[in-house]
Amino acid sequence: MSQLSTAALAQVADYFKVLSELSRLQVLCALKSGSKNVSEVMEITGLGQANVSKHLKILAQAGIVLRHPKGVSAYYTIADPLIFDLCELVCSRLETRLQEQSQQLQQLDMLRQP
Amino acid sequence: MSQLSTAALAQVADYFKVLSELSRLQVLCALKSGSKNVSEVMEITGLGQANVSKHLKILAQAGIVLRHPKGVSAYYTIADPLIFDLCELVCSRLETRLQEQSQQLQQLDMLRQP
DNA sequence: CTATAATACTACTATATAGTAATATAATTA
DNA sequence: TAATTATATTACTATATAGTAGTATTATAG
Repeated sequence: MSQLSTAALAQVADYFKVLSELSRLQVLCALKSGSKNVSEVMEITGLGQANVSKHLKILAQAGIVLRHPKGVSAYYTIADPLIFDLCELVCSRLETRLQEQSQQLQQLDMLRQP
Repeated sequence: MSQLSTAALAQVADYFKVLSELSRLQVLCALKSGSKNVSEVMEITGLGQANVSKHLKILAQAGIVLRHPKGVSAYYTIADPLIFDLCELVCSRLETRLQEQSQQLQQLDMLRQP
């Protein structure tokens, strides 16, 4: 990573920025089980129409989802399953950290009653 | 990922948010080769002192770096090498995407002179 | 062609935060 | 103790963007 140029690093940062919003992760979760149109994503996530459209556009521009119009509606599909690997990595890391913190609290507790 | 609760998903989003800033990735790059103090990170990255301190604090709170004071200065170390794996994954994905776009442009070019 | 339904876009507000200057804090040295 | 050095904190400005209401666009049905 240290050999990455500033420009490349900026692109990596931008990619993470796309994934750094709860609503967008919820949209991605909604798409995980398969292609969905905007209305379906709205139902699943509870987000507003304009908001879902905007987030899907951002995800499409980042190459994370693909848009394929069908009739009057627009279906979106996960184009980049990598994101789920990323999320799982982060998730397991967060779990590990919580366990460590929990153990530290236990050790502090032990010290109170020697 | 679809089975993740909203709360867990929010934590994942927060983790990505920490990594979604160019300056913070630069700070992490500076630390990749080993423990550094704030002044050293300032020199390597060219960022201001208050700014570096702030970013390091954010990284420490996220459990990505560790702080260990030594005398009058504070040294920081990568605590979570996972971030470099994440960055490499994203980076290779971005490269793949650029190649695809390049190929599409070439195909368009072919069509101009049949 | 008109009406309807689904999606996209525009303009706006509210909020979060990166960067910075000034200051505070803490450790070392004279 | 006073001066110095390194880091942290505070207060502020500027900028980016999430969410939303209203509107525009596009495709289908009648």
